[in-house]
Amino acid sequence: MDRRPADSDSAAARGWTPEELAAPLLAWFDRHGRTDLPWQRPATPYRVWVSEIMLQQTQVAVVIPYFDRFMARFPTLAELAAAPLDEVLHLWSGLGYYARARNLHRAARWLRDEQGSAFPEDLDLVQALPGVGRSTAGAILSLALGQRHPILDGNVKRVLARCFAVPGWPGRRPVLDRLWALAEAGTPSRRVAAYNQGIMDLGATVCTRSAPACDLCPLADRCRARLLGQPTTFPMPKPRRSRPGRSCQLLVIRDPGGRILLERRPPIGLWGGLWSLPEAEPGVDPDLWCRTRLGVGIALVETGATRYHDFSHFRLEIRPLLTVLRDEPATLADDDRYGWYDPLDPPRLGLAAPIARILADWSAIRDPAEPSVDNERGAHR
DNA sequence: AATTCGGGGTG
DNA sequence: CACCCAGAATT
Repeated sequence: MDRRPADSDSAAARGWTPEELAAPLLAWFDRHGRTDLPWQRPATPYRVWVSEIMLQQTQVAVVIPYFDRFMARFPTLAELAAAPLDEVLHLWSGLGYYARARNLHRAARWLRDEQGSAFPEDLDLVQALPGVGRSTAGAILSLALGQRHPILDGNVKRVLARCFAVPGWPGRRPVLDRLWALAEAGTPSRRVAAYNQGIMDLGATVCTRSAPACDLCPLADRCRARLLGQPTTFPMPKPRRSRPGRSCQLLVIRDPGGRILLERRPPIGLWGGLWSLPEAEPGVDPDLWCRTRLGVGIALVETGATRYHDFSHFRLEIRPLLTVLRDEPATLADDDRYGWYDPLDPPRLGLAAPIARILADWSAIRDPAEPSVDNERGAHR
């Protein structure tokens, strides 16, 4: 009666083998793939490297303006290596995962000192760079030099997990190993750059997390997740957990000139290497804390509106305290750790997003002795 | 093997 | 608001 051709049914039932993905993916890429991304013109190892680091856990649309500013300032590996870390972090401010910027800078200096600023072309050497794992190393060498290496970013994981109906959460080792095996088997020996870019583009534009456009997908007719009728149930999401809360007091300490005291955070950990405001544990008296830690006395002017900043694993409650120096002159010996932020001449350094917001809000008040009437400024954004 | 980074986009 | 995004380092 109304039966479809037998070979079509059996092909669908058989699904894809990994080796069969390349042909339809490459044909799709030639028509719909992205070829005008900033790091694709030209796709040198240095530029692809920087882009891949920026793109780790960060969406393409967010990265593009950061990448353009970064390349305008650091067009070559040598110029990146010669720059001070603070300036690299400055161009990274707002992008998050600041360890990426510190690793990038450290790797640039290592490449300058040990490799004459020549980017390595061996997978193991690239993967040995700080901040570069297996997927990023494969992406650099395949996209820039056409070497045959698989990649496994979030897009590729999603496409493969759906295509082959891989059960489980990719954060678990057996699941991840299976996805890597599929990625390896699917990577062709010819046109590797187009294949890797194509499977990422497919995941980004067609095989999306929610509401995938299966009717536009070149793999849809034999996609196991789709044949099961549940394309969005793959890959399995991360098991969720409740987020604990933390609290801190951030001190906005102003000198008579209206400058605000900054403190550099330790190089590792939260907001590592970025400049922040002096932080006192909740409940600690700010004046006593300053006398003990900084050797200066302060006077509280007013309490700012409580702010909240969400991280993936906890929520931070920030209580800003606007204070002024009680004594002068302020002799802060350790000027490597402390610095003054002049709102009229902002220094170029790395600031975490909530810190930048607080500085922007409180900088607007010119005279600390006469705070603005609306002391709730910036509380609602 | 499980946790830890961060800010923004999105439904 | 909750989840996710061109992952890697750390413990």
